[in-house]
Amino acid sequence: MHSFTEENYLKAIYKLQETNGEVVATSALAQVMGVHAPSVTDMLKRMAGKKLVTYQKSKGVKLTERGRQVAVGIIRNHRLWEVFLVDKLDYKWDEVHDLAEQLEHIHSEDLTNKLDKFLGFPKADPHGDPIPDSNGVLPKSKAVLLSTLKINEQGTFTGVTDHTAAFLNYLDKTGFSLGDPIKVKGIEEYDQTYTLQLKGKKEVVVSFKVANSLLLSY
Amino acid sequence: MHSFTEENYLKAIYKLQETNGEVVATSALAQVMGVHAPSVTDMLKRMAGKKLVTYQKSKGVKLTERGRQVAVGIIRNHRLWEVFLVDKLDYKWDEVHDLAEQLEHIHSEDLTNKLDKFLGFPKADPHGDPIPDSNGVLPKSKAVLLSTLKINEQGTFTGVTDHTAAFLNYLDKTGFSLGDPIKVKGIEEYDQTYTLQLKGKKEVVVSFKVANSLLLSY
DNA sequence: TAATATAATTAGATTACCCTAATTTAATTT
DNA sequence: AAATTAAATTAGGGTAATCTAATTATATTA
Repeated sequence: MHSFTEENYLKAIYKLQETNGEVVATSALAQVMGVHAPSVTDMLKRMAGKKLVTYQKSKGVKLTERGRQVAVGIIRNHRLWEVFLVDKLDYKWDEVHDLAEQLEHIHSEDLTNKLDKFLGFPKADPHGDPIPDSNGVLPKSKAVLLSTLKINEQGTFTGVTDHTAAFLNYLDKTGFSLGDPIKVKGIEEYDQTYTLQLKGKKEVVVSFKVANSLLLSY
Repeated sequence: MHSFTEENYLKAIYKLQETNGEVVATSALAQVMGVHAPSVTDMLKRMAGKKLVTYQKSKGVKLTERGRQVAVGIIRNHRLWEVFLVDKLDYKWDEVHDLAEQLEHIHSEDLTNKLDKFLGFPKADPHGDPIPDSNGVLPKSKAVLLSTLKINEQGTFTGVTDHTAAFLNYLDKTGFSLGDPIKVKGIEEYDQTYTLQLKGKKEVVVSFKVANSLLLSY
């Protein structure tokens, strides 16, 4: 089995590859892992030895297929446990991240699959992030940032790109709820604030920062 | 927080104190932890430094009150997760131990308490072992070994002292089920085999080894 | 009680993961 | 292209948890 640390590196590399392109830099990894660069160099050598990543001196890292499988497996665990915490234990969506960070490292495919079944094979976690299936296939999301919509366009609120408790709290407070319809009623040229119509005709004004962190589907 | 290793030492010391008396020997601990004696000596020094145990060179270990609290907390986690696995995920009682060994180390009192509530505040795990409450109080069991009963005495099967999958499987196969009544119909002088009447009048013959691993309550 | 056997400790190493300081490699600017 | 800046690596160390081999302390038995 792999250590928790290795698994966390794999997850971090996976996410950086998703958002920042194929090859991941030592410094970027150091930042998200909260360690210093030499620790990363060190770790990458060990992980390359185990064929979890391909690593070339000063040229960054990529996951191998095996590394990707492990990473996706952990993401699957993470998101399923988040669903468990929210659906079964009544946690709120802004409270579950740290607990899921622990639970994701429980090693048992069988447990993961039984949990999946118990939860009714959910497609997404409480933040709208898709849950990989047991073969490590993660459905490509067709959701789009609210900030790309034009006036009078609309969609269903299906996810966020900012997972901080602060942001999620703001959404709760302001009346955003996953699955609800959202319509763009106005965009202010000057400062790019968006006027949105939420479910029940409620209108709210949000900053570009917010509009750029909301995912809508059709 | 404490490391998993520390927590496992604490649990082991706690259990050895329960069964073998107040003071625990290095060698006993080495055996149950599956490590060699010098590793134990080493670890005990570190743990004594953290005030989790009191340790005197060549005189064995005892838990401090703090150490006991941590140990009981882990046992609480372990047993609650076992209930979860059996009641909610349909695991069998002989399959849950290793998974619970992982889950017990999830650090969150809040999670433990929410899980407890979700499970309906169970009093015992799937093997009949009592679950400590949130204050670390573990109810003293009044159960008694079947091997201490005389002919025609009876009780309710409420626990086991052997938790191996092999034994639990044997019980399943033979028709023992937690909560059922058991009556002693005969005891063979020669080899100490017990003839038992199970629920539904079914009679079975078991060895002393088995009779000595079953707990009954009245 | 002296001799022996068992248990526990010390000494010295190893591995995983992390650090700081110094150096090298790569990228950017002049 | 040379000089400067930024990124990455090497060198050398530290801690937690383990090991083996050697030594000391305790317990048992003659």
